[in-house]
Amino acid sequence: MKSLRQQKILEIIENNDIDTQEALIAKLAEAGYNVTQTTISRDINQLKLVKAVTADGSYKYIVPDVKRENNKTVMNSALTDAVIKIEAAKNIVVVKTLSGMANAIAVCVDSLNHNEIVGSVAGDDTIIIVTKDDSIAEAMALNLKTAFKFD
Amino acid sequence: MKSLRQQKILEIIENNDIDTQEALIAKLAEAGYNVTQTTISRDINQLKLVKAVTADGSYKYIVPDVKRENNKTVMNSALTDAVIKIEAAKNIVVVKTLSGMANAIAVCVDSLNHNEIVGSVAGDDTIIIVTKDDSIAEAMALNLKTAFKFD
DNA sequence: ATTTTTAATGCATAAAAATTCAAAATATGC
DNA sequence: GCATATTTTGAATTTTTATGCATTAAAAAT
Repeated sequence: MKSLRQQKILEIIENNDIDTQEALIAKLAEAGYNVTQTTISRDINQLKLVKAVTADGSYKYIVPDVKRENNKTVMNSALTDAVIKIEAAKNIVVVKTLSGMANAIAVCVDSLNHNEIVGSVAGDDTIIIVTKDDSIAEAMALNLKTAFKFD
Repeated sequence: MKSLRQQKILEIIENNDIDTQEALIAKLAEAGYNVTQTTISRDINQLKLVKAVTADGSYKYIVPDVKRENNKTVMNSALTDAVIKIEAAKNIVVVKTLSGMANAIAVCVDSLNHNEIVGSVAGDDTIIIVTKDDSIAEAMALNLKTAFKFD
């Protein structure tokens, strides 16, 4: 049964570091699914799995969670779209946003740059971020521009 | 020169649909880099590129943009962490949030479920979402819970 | 400047994954 | 139920990718 097997495949690669289709065949066999590499190859194609390089240079199949990634992208847009202007002035960065969005964006800014921020205040549509000095503010403004403007 | 070549590889796979290392070799040759498949294979490993399955079932090398994905995750958390409670009551879904976050979350909810929402209002820490009927509200509450609670 | 060490590359080959072709299983219309 | 279309699968093969080993180039040490 294809769909049950593919379900199992997802489960297996979630819980194990599977680096080859051979390894997957073995795990599937343990679970009672006896299939060949051909089938696995097609399953992987249909499930749109990806063989990614891990931090230590080895390989591993992973599930790209499209639904979740999609949600993330949608929510992300809500935030990035709300940013109207980012400007540095002396050691201050001012962010202009759509009405009511300043608070949420301030939370993001804080977690993106927590180490360089002395303090910040969010009103309804404006955030004031205080940094240690002018060059830090300048850098942060640039940083935030790439984070928010270019999806 | 390794680093220049790898730079070029990134550029090439950004702008072209490269499905095999052979194809990449050809493009690199056009750009004046004459190397063998061995080298490409190692470059790909070092750059941590992945060969992903596209929507139409074909393959393609892609650059996993860790930095950007990371930003997205951080911003996403800002939103998901701000949601305190989601509850359906009749044909209404009520979302409780941290102070000042309701507006931003309402924008997300709207774009996640735009087709099923009759209307919504966001205060400081509460959102009221009106749907057509009780079962829709019930389903939406569930939907939002998975979208917001489980990162 | 010469030696020593380290890194980069290619060739040949092994390993892994995709594809072709044919058969078996399953579903669909009559 | 039977015939026909569709889907799923495997064996063999091809294609693609990774790796062991040798060589060369570059960098560091003496």
